[in-house]
Amino acid sequence: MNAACSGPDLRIRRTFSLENTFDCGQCFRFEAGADGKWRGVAFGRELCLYEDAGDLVFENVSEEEFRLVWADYFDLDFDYDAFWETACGDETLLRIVRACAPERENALHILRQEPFEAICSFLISQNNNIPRIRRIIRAFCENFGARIGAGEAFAFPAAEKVARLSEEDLAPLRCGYRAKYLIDAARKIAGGEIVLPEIAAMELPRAREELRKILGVGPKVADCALLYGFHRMEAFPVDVWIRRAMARFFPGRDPACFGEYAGLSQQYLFAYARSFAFSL
DNA sequence: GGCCAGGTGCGTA
DNA sequence: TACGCACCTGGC
Repeated sequence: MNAACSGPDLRIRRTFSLENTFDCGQCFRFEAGADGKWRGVAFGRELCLYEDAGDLVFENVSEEEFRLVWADYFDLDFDYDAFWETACGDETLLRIVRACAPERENALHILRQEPFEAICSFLISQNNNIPRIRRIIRAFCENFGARIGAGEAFAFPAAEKVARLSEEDLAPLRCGYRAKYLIDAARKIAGGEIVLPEIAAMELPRAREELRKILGVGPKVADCALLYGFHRMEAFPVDVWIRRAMARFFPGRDPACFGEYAGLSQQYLFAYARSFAFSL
């Protein structure tokens, strides 16, 4: 992807780490180039950004675009310091967080992604590996998403568009049995059977139940969608890595022990578990 | 060739 | 309710 990296840049003080945020498995559409800059697409907009000493530089982004789109996407208004205080109450959790983020400006942020994109991304993620998940999502966008400007970047496909497709139409994605899951999700959302804004306002158990009406959405995908697509910090997706890490570092303890920041704790735990996979 | 990869649906007891 | 197993595909 060649983001148009010209024009005015926007610079803010860095309060989180791009690598920790993009590489902890919550997002599949941003990648770092050889130049160390991260490029990707969200909300139908292409973005190129990078860390520069203590700053974060958004290339070719106006203050208005930053305020309307990116400040929200990168969750800049959430009180991450409060999580830090909570983590300090648990020696093991604090050790895990510090291994990933020794200083607060290396914090991992939970992105506020579009709900439909989050649902589809984690439907695709099941029984799959990250390079292939990225490849399938890229093909999904290139085949059925709107082209952004005159470039080579594509928005995530709209549910209304996907709802009109058949499993055969999705064959180029090579996503196997997951194709029918994507179509089922799109049809239930576009048809009004599942109303995303209502899910955002529901109690967590009810929201989970609602998402699980979609074929292929089980406990793991439902919690991923809630955490990454609805910013429900108390959601706690349990996959094989987390299961292993919980058994090893928090034996006999329940995800509920992480309280209102369970999802954020899970992200650090995931990052830690993967970087120390050899010892699990 | 068989197994695995950030799970889930379905059939069986 | 609680298992076991198949599932598309690609990489090793």
